[in-house]
Amino acid sequence: MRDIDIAEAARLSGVRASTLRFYEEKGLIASHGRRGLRRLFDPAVLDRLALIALGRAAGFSLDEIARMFAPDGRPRIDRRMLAAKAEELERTIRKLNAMRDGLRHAAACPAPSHMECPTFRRLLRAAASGAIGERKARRPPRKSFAATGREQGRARGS
Amino acid sequence: MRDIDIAEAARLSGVRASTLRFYEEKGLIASHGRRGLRRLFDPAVLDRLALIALGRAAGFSLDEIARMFAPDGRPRIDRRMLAAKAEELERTIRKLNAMRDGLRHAAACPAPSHMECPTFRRLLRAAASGAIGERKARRPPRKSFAATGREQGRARGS
DNA sequence: CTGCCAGTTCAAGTCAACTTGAGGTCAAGG
DNA sequence: CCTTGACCTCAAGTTGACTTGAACTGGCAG
Repeated sequence: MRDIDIAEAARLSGVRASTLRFYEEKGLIASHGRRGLRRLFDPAVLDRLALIALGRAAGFSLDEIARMFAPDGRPRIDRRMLAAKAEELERTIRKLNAMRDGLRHAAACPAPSHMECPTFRRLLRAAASGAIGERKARRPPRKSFAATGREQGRARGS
Repeated sequence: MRDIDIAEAARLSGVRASTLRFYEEKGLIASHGRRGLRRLFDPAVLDRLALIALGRAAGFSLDEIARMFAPDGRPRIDRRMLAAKAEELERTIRKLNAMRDGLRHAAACPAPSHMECPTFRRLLRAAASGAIGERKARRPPRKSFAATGREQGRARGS
C-alpha cells in the first residue's frame, strides 16, 4: 500500500481527521494527492505527526513546530532550541515541585484554617510575588479514542 | 487607611485593574463600596488575590477557585482536592522530566539527523502514543510589571 | 465653574488549537 | 442507476482568561 487516506492516517496516528486537515492548512503536513475528493498521504506523515505530537508535548506552539521543518519538508531541528526548551522545562519543573510540596503540606496541615498555616501562607506569598509563575492546565480532549490505549500504534494490523 | 481603590489594589497586587473588574464580575472578589464611581476594596482582597494567584499557579481554573470560597467569602478549601491536585502535579512533573531529558539528549546527540538517534525516536514513539501527555506553555503576559521585581509598579501611566 | 483624567459600563476582540455545521461531491455497493 | 456514506470546503463557533474600545461620569485642582 503506497498511500494512506485520511481516515487511515487518523486511525493510525490517533489524530482526528479534522485536525489533519487543519494541520495541512497550516502547512504542518502535506497530502500527496487525491482519490476522488479524498486526500492521500504518504505513510511518512505518521512520523511527522509523531514529531508534531512530541513538539506539542514539549510545549512548542504549532507555529514553532512549523519552523522546525526545512522548506524541503525534512526536519531541521535547532539543537540550541531544544536545549533552551529543556531549560525552560527545568524551570517549570522546579516551580511545580515547589507547588506540589506546598499543596501536599496544605492538604495534611493540622491548622484549623489554611490561612493560619505558615507553610500555606508562605506559598501564598510566593504565588502573589509571581515566583511560582504561570501555568495553564490543558483541558482533556473530549474524545481521546485512540489516545489512552497502550497499543494504538498498530491497532488492527493485517 | 480603611479601603483601597482599584488602582491601589492593582498596584499592590500586581493584578491589572481590568482583571480586578473581571474577577469581581466572576464573583472571585467583591468590592466594598464606591467613592463616586470608583470601587473600594477591603485590603483583605489582597489575600484573596494571592489565593487566586496560588490556585492559578497550581493549575486550577477560575471556576474551580471560585468554588473554593464558602458563600460567606471565607476560603473553604477541600484538603482532598489539594491532595488530588498535588498528585496531578506529580504526574505532570514526571512527564516533564522525561521530556526534558529527551530534549537534552536530542540537543547533544551526535547523530547526523535526529531521525537516526535512538533516544529521539524513543521519545517520538512516546509522544505518538500519548504517553507523554498534553501540556500547553502559557504565553507570557505582555506586561508583567509587578511580577518580577519589587519596584516598577509604574503601569503605562500618562 | 471648568476641565481633566482616572475611573466606569458593556460589548466585542484576542489567542491557540481545534471542532462543528451547512451544503456539496464522488466512488462504490446493491 | 441510484442511494449511501465518507469525505470535501469554507465559515463560524468553542474555551478560558483576559484585554481593548467606545462612550460616559464624577471628584477634585485650578
